[in-house]
Amino acid sequence: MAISDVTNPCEAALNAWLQEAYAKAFGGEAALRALPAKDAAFGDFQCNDAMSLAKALKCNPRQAAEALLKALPLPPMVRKAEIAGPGFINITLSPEWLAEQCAAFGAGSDYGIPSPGKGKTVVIDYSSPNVAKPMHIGHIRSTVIGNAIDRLLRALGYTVIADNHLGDWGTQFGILIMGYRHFLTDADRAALTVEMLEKVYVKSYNRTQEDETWLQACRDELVKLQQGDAANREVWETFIAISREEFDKIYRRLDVSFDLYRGESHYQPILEETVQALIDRGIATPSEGAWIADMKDEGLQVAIVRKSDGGFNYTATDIATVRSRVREFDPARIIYVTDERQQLHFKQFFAICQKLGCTAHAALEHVWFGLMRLPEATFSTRQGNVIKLEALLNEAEARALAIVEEAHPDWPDADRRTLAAQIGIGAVKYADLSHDPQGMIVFTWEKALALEGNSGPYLQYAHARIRSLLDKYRAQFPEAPDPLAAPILITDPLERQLALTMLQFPGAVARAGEQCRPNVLADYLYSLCQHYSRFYQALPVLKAADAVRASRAHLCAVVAGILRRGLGLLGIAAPDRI
RNA sequence: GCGCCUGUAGCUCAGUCGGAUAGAGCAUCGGAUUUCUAAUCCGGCGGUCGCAGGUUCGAGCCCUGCCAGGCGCGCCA
Repeated sequence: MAISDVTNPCEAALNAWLQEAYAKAFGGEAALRALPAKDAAFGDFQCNDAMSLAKALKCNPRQAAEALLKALPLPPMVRKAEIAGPGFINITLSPEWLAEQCAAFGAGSDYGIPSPGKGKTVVIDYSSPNVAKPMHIGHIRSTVIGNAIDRLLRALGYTVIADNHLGDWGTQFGILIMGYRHFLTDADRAALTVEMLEKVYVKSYNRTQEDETWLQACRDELVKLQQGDAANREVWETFIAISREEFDKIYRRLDVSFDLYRGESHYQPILEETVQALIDRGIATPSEGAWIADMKDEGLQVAIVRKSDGGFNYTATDIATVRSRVREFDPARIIYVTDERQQLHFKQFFAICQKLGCTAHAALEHVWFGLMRLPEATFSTRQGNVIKLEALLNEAEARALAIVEEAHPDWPDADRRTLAAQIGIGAVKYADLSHDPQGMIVFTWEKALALEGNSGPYLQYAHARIRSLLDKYRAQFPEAPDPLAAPILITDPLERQLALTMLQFPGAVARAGEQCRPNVLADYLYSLCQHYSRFYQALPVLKAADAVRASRAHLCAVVAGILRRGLGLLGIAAPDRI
């Protein structure tokens, strides 16, 4: 049974009732389940199980449904239960009971988010940019999706270790060191930037293609670095420091933080013994001068674990990383968030880890996402159509700022900039998080920076409107109790829909986290806002009669709380004023 | 050639375990503000769920084949 079943108090109660009815009517147990009604016209919840049940019981589906309903008297929480169509059971709740559930929900802890991860550690490996290269639009998905999963799993009770597995080791550093030494002035080196490093790398790389001596010199510098040559080591550390500074600027703007920044270099000391372990177990065998793992039995192609020149590749590094993480953290799960192109690699090295038995009880999971592309082409350095991440964020903030300045000419500039950043970044993140990760994203500025419709700012706006409304409520009715303490009255269908939607929050969080699909939560929050906006448009709060006013303020307060919490789980700010 | 993924409205996308009349946003057309923030709300238009079979009481969802596109397939990560 899925977690979402037990997170919605209404569903939990209805399931229990249906299952008791089943036991009474037919004996034994069955996993009967009430689901939110597909159409409000049917009621609040529906149960579709009579149809499949009928087959096992060898009877007519409608009769099965009738037998279920007749087995027990209608519980007080249910106002109406009727059979429709081939055997759907449509359930309408008693408004009083629903109101009680909502009141308890708002007053309860953390909006009912369950803790399936309690006592479990999960290592999540995301973002992982390469040193000496600026982050570009291709990095946004791993960073934003990975961070949302990070936040979701923490909310679900996991002890999360977010590790940024930087690309800080490999053949490119020989090329880079040569470029750094020969193409930069002292002044350049004093004011070094990642952008300069990238240019120097390209220049040096191009020269390796036509100059054999240069190529050999690059190799020599790499060997020296790997052997711990002090001078090269120092330069390499400079590259990392400069890069980290650049990355951290972006991460600050994105409100992303990591527990660890262990690059590939961190695992260098244990590569030798890792590959030796593979050889000792007979998992790795020599072939054409290299060491390979043959995985025909797993239906996979061979993977190289040590190159014929003696060097180690990323398969070896990744295996060593798993061993290291298992020893140090003993995680229940290790999650990698990377693009789809690496699926084969992960299958291979997961299989090797299994064979090696180095995973202990850790489940290795590859959460892959589709590449981002332009409507007319894929992004590629060669075509020169790559958008730098910094430029994207700047553009997002600039567009938001234009609107904020127009809306609030009287605000201090600093406040407007802060708000514009929250909105612009929120728009960019939401554009990504509202899609199923496992699909390609077609990038358009229009979509990424959308401020209307199904967008981050739509959610932020709904939240800000509620906060403003609640402030007015407190100002106008200073003697009124805390909105969360007021009894809820559910009379209008819009209130009912809103209440029913609120209760689905913990299920959405659980499903989004456990399935590593933040879009499940994004979709939920959007739907909640749609229901709220309809409610807000049609039903007055401040001008309603006392009891109704207090009740509606209560609903507003819970929605605002859910929005703030939900947006927080996606890493999106929830400003109080827009 | 083999493997993974994708194909749903003009465009971008949702679609819990297989359930009732397939939903949003954008675009477009038309409405709503003496009333709590119009970054909002309501309505119209718009569909052979790539194609063809199959399983099922019931298929966008499961199975088979085909078509189209993306990505990957031994020393880059």
